[in-house]
Amino acid sequence: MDKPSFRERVLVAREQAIVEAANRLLAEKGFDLMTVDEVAAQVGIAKASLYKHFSSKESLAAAAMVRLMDRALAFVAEREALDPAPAPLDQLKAVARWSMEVQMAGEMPSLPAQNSSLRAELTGRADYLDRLFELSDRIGAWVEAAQAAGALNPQLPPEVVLYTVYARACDPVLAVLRQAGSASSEQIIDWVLASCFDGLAAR
Amino acid sequence: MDKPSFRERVLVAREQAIVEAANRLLAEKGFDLMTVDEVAAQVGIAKASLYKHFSSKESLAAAAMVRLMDRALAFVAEREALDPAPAPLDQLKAVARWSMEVQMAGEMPSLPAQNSSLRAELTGRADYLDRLFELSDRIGAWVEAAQAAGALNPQLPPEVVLYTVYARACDPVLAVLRQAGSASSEQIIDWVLASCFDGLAAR
DNA sequence: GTCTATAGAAAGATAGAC
DNA sequence: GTCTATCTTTCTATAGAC
Repeated sequence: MDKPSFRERVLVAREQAIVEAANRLLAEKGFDLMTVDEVAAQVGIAKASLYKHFSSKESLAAAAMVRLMDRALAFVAEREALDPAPAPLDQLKAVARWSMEVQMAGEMPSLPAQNSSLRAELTGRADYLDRLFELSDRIGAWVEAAQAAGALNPQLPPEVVLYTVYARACDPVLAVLRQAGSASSEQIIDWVLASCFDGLAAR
Repeated sequence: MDKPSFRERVLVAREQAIVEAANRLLAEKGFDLMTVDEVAAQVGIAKASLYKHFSSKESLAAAAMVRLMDRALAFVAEREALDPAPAPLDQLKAVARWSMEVQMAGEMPSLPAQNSSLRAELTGRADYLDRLFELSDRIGAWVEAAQAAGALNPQLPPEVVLYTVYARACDPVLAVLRQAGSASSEQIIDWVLASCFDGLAAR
């Protein structure tokens, strides 16, 4: 590992700025409505310069997803390092809460599941898939542990629990409640978290 | 009310065919990726002819939403007419199940919440808003009744319950589980319904 | 690598004949 | 009202100078 030169560090910093701008715009407008012009404008460079760093709009979105996975993996690692270790069910609640906080902060990129060119890019990128699989492994371990401890609804298979936790990241209820305007972001997240883990029905 | 002429009935039937095609394509690809050309092609008419019926892509999507609201109101009316009347909580479960069935059947139009021209069209159309408010009133009445009966999680305000039920219509967990391929649509819906009302945590 | 300028393609919307 | 043909705009992507 050579020490990176000044030039290289500037380059990396610029790429980070591009990805962060893309991430914000993906959260705000979604993939289809985000334009590469806007991203370049936010970074303060020309569109042609952006295309020297990322070969397509899809690869730019994929880079934003890789960054999101890295943030998620870092959060999970933090939680795994806690001593004493929290109960697995609490770990699941924590990661669900974290993803909702990211969404509420306007930092959760929203990609249409239907867009095939985007799907092709994501499923063809090992850096993204590796992170996604590792994240699923780690959260999946919490699911199994919680199930073994009898803390999870025994009706539900592990994948259902995993995907339901993932889905909090794009839960539209957050935005609707915020637009209604009668509660704080924290209160809204508490409500959605309670409905997710405790259910709508009385206990 | 004059009896509609043959010509008029043909016209109405054609508009229905257009809206149904748009509805399917909205479900399949979403608003941004659906093209007016495709809709026209599916109906078997020229794009210019479609624009004689609907003044814009947005108004076409709005017509699909009005149709969806009518279907939902019809379902709710059916459930209200049952004798003996089901428990309010079961009514809520029934409408959540219905909306998931519509999604699984590929008939749930998916509109991006972020698109402002589309939002402007929807919030400017009394025919859509009237139906949405009426639907919310009726389902809201079930929520209140269920709450009064002590059947709902007392932590949650009524709007949270209402929006959480609505959100099942676009729950991405359904599509992910179906793509995983290991369960029937009916089984998947049962799981998601259980996680929604009973929660992920054990009782 | 960054810029300006532009090519190329897609899609919403319309003109005008019938 | 329906068609073919076209306009217009928007956006992705690239060419070519520096």
